[in-house]
Amino acid sequence: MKKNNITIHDIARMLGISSSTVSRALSGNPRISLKTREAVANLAHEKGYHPNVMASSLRRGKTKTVGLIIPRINRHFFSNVIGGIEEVLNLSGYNLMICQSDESHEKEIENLKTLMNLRVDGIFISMATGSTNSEHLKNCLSRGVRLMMFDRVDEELPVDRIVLDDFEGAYQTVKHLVEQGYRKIAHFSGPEHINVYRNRKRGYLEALKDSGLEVTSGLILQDVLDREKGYEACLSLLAGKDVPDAIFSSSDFSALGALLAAKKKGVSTPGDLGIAGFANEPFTELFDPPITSVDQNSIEMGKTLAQLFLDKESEERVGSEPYTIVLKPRLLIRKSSLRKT
Amino acid sequence: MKKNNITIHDIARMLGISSSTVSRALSGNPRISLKTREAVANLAHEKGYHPNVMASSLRRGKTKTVGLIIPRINRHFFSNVIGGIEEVLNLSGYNLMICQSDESHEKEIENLKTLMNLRVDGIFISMATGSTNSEHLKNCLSRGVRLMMFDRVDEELPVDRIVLDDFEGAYQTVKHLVEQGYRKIAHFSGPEHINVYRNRKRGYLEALKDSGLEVTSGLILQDVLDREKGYEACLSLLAGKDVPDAIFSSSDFSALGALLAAKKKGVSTPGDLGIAGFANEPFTELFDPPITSVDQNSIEMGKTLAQLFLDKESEERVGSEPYTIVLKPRLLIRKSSLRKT
DNA sequence: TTGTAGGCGTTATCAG
DNA sequence: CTGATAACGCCTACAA
Repeated sequence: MKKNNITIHDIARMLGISSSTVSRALSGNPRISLKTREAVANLAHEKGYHPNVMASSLRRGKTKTVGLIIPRINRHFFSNVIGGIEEVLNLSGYNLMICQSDESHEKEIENLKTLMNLRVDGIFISMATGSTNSEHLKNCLSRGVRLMMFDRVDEELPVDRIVLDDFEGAYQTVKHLVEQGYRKIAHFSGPEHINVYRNRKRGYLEALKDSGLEVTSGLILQDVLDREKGYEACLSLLAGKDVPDAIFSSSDFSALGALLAAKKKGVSTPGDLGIAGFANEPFTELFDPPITSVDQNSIEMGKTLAQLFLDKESEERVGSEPYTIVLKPRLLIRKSSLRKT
Repeated sequence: MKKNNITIHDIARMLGISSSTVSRALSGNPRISLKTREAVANLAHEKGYHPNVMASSLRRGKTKTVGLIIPRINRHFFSNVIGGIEEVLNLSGYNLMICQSDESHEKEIENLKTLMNLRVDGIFISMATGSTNSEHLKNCLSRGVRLMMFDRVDEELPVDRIVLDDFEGAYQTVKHLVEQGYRKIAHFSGPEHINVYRNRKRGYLEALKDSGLEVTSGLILQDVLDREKGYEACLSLLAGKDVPDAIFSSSDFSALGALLAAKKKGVSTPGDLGIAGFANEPFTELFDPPITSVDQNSIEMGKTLAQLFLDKESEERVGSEPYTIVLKPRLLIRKSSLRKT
């Protein structure tokens, strides 16, 4: 940005009025005569006036910007959340500053610092897998930052939370597998310290229990979240002594890996091995067979997050109780888990 | 963000020195005694001092922020570009403000306005399909904004540009199809006003010509960029009078649609219908058969963009000639186009 | 090596 | 209805 940026003082000078009048006119203050307001608006438009957001933020102590920290933007879930947030936020003139933690604790701390320096009005975060503690978040809170968490949250922190009912999503999925006649259902899980994986596993266990099925520890595999791991895990399951007849994965990526591994081994899906994933990544419905998955209501999550932020922001309800909003998942049954017809 | 933000004045008062000394100490100015510098650094750390970026930007006329306007963040290509940009930019302490135009001209204008108000130091943009003219960009330029374009660029504007050699990518792909024995090659294209689609089509035409093949206008379909359109287009081609034996698509999504349509119709790929796409979306290598595609060197593009920006920024080479950097594509030959063995 | 003073562009307060 | 003035937090001549 070069120099010649026009300011309210320039406009004031040209119009022979004071800069405070210009400022008021620009903000639509009704105490300024219509004539003046129009004159200012016209000249501002003509000269291409762009208000200096920094000056205004500095003066008002509000940036009208919200920071977002997520592991990765190229996950279907997160890019949808972003869409939802922006849809609501932009209507109120807020901007969104997106930061990727890349699943790293250090980057997450870095992002947090950046956003604090920027003096954003609020920070939305979904934690990195690398973050096994929340010291950095507590730090923020003690500074009075308006922090809100979603999806991967710390369930202890006194902050607003928007989460999916992961337990329910998992429970329904496993129940569905059981209904389809699967009896030895394996589970791919993620790090124990992350609520979503913990809850999905709980749902899995509960569904097995309610179905009168035994839990086989060898069928529960930790940290199987990407395609490669899913592929390997499936191969080893198929070669092991406890061969499952279905897999419920906490991740669509590892579910896909499993599907590919099964195909490779000539194990048919859904006939010999039922498969279900989680997150409703776009590719799940395109494969042959299409993969059963759980939709996370991502756009809605983004909207809810932003709306709650705006509500609290306008109400000045500073010390109000933190909310926890739980959204419902939606099981999408596709061919990969349909054995009966 | 509540209030109690500590400032350099607070630190100055506590230490019994002046705020300018604190400012200098914080910026590592060697003219401040080591003792003072350490004292300041310690207290700042202890009290959790966070510099107010807006105040400093306002004062210096630099925000250390770059704006990015892209059609969609959830495209493999764009999220990789973002990764590349951030990798380079963050090292130099710059932030990236990401805006999605959603392929809409109006949103693009809106984004531009936002970024100008924010006084970002530079704007990187890849144009929306909805933008059929560049008036808004000229506007920016006349204001002295450092604008840089990539991928979908306006080839007339006097700005730095990083592009892929789309012509070459298309040419190689079609040549490859010809080598595989395909003779009636159809093409899915995008809007004519977008350079990348224009150039890909040129590459397609040139390759046909150089191979002594005729151009059949009925085999060139416009605006076939998403899965649905690709599906429909393929069906109509297969049902038409000029049935192609291969399709070169400007988009992986429509290539996928074509593959699914062919499968549906019992037309085998690559046997009866060779298929190649463009962009190397992750799903292309996962399908059965894996889809031949062209890698766009996206991370490199992001890095190059950011590096060029930084270079020019540091050299203060304000009026220097605009660069156009052309990156090489990489043809990834997969089963969908391999007929010979 | 450190302090003083002024200003970046806005807005809020207080006067008129 | 409008103007003067101060302040937001920081940086940087210029002085000492």
